[in-house]
Amino acid sequence: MTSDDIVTVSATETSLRIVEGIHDLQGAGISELARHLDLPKSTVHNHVRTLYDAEYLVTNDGDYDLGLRFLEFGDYVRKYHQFIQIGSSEAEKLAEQTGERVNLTVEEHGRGVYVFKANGSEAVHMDTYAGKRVPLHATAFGKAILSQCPATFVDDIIDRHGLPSLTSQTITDADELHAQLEMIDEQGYAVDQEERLEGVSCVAAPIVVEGEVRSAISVSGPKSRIQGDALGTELPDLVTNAAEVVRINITYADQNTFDTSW
Amino acid sequence: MTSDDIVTVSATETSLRIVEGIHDLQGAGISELARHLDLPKSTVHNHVRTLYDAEYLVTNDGDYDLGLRFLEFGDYVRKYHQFIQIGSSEAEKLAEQTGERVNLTVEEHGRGVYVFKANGSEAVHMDTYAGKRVPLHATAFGKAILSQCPATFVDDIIDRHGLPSLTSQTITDADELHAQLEMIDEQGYAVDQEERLEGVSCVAAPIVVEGEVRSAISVSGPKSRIQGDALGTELPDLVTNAAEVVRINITYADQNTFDTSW
DNA sequence: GTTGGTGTTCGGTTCCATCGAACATCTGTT
DNA sequence: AACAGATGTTCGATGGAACCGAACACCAAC
Repeated sequence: MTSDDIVTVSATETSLRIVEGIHDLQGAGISELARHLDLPKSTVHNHVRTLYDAEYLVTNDGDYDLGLRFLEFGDYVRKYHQFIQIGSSEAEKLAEQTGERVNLTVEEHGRGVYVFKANGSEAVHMDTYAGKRVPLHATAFGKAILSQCPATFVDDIIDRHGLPSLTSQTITDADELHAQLEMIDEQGYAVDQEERLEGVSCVAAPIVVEGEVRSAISVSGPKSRIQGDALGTELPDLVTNAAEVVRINITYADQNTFDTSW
Repeated sequence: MTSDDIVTVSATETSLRIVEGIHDLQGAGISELARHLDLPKSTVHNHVRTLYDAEYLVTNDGDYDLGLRFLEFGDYVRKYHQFIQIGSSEAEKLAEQTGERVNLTVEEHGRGVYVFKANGSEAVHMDTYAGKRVPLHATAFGKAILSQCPATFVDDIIDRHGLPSLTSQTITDADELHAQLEMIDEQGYAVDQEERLEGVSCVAAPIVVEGEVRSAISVSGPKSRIQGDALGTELPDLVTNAAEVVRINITYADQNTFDTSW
């Protein structure tokens, strides 16, 4: 923590903390931010001024908030992941078929990130939004992704992030995780029964394409609906089929690199 | 330029330049970035390392690129502008009716920013994308927005950004601009005939709602189709009607503040 | 082996980010 | 009106760290 950040620019780190603070507080003033981040007002003021002058922030009657530059970069990143473009329509079909919430997800920095959601008619309200990061080992989609990774890769992630327990069902043992991953790899899909959130279960299938970011598609719903017969054949089939369709579409998509123009 | 940035954090400015550089180059390595930005390699390296450690960047076989954090913030900003949510369906209707390209746009930092696009069946390829910033005085939507602003506000913008000429048709005289804005305010819509791009003309109407960001909706197409009879009644009517619908929907939308959960 | 390209590490110097305190501004309260 | 308690802003001194060049390590290609 302290030994290896010798080469980092601490002023930048503070600026990033401020941006995140504004995001967390959904807009804030200087003093409010300073309190929230435990920084001197004047320091916050300097950073905010800098970010504002660079047009990364806007003011809304006194409060600062994130500006459209982030919209620009966000859309850029979305285009970067052609997986999102291609997978979204399939995700919506799957949401319609199952009636549940469907998510597209990817791995980044050893964590699971939600990037797209589609809600079926019965979909429950969830705490997931585009950009939300969660531990890979505690979700069906995370395990689905990990099942397609070399064991060393998995171990690296465990070293970096550990296996934090989120519910009583979370896998916290490395060996058990590896064993499950092997099973998941064989059967082609992963299940999460209240391993990240009490009362919520998921089924997910990996979408692995050469040269693409590791990703997955998952169905989430109340534990009462994701169990028994549904888990026997129905849901796994639907999810793995959807993943397969996306995988093929990505593989045979136009190979031209994404472009930013419309 | 040099006199008043005493209070800015220059390290942050370089970090932002690097982020923009990566965006411009659509991913880049350290040396490439250093050349592009005319900075020492080691400086770039430190900043990139910082941004990478903070998980704002990812690596793609050697090249650095923007990460999903920007997707998260981008979606946050999109939600912040409920105008986009509400206006998009109307924009798509308008695109269908006209067959042309329709844009939703807002003012930020004295410039016009595209935030949403919808393409009709005949829509021409354009250089506009979400986040693209252009001078307000050289576009129909910009003039539509300015027509609803106090004259002092317009003058402030002229002071800050000038009236740069983009084509031979661009308005470069402040008095002429003010005169046009008055006319636009009266008739309720603005026209741009090749003032920003050769061969492209636009019609736009402002969407002004108390307490909301200044915004507009516009139709763009080849000059050959945006002229004559179309400009007489058809297009202006369609555009102003669409703007009116959006305005009403925003005004009477649920007044609850936007929330980040789904 | 050599060349030219990467990314990385390493210190010295100097600049500037930091921080507390003082100042300014505004709101609402009594 | 004067005040109290917020806010945002400015200021200046100090020490830390951002910057930069140079040296290093690495890799690929000819």
